[in-house]
Amino acid sequence: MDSKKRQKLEEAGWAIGSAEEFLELTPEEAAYIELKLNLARNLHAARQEKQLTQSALARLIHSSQSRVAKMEKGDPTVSLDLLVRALLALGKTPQDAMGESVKV
Amino acid sequence: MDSKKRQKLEEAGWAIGSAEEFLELTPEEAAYIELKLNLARNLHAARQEKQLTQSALARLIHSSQSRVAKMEKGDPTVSLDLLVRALLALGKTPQDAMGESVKV
DNA sequence: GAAGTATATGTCATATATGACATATTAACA
DNA sequence: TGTTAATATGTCATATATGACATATACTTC
Repeated sequence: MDSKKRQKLEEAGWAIGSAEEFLELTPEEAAYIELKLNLARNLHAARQEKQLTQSALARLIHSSQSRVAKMEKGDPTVSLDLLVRALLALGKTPQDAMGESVKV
Repeated sequence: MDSKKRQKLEEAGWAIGSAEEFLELTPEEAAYIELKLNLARNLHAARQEKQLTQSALARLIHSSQSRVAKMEKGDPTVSLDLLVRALLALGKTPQDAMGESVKV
C-alpha cells in the first residue's frame, strides 16, 4: 500500500497504529474503506453545494449534527447505509455518490 | 427509515414494483430500497458467475450461509455494508457494487 | 422412495451503529 | 479582544445488524 493511501486512512481514523496492521488489509478491505471515504467527501461537497449546515442536513435525515460531522469525517462507526441515505436525501443518485473509480 | 415503514415493506414482501405510493414511501426511501434490491440481485448473479455456493461465499466473507441467503433475498435486516463487502469480495468494483441506475 | 446438496426461514446472544447530548475547536467578524 | 456560528470530538443508552445454529424446503440423482 502506498504511503499516500495510508496517510489518508490514518487521517480518517482508520489506522490503529502500526504499518503492519495496514499490510494486513486485504484489497477488498482497502476498497471498502476508500469507498466510504469517497462517500464522505461527496457528502461534504453535496451539502456545501446546497448551502446547508450540518445541523440542517441532520434535520433533513432525522439525525444529529454530531453524526453528520462523523459522516463527513469518515468515522469508522458510520455505516454505508447512513452515508447513502444522506446522499439520496441531497438528491444524489447512488452512482453520483460513487464519483471516481476506486482501485482494487 | 423508521421501523414502521420497514415493517410495512417486510410484510409486503419488499419487491413489488411501484409500491411506493401505497406504502407512503418518500422517493429517497424508495431509491434506497431499490438500491438494496439491485445489490441483492447483483450479488446473486456475481456468485453464480463464480460458481460458488452460498456456503462458499459465506466462508469467503466470514459470514454464514443463512446470512448470504438473506442478502440475496433482500432481507431488511441486511445492511448495505454487508452487501457491498460481499460484492467486493467477488471482485466487483464499488461502482458495480452500487448497482444500476436508480431513479430518484 | 431415500439420500445428498443447495437454498430458505426463524431465532437468539452478542456486536455494532445510532441519535442525543455535552463540550471542544475553529473561523469570521466586531 | 469577545461573541457568535459552524464544525469536531467524546460518551452513552438504545436500536439494529450480525454470525451461528436449527430446521425447513427444493431439487437432483440414485
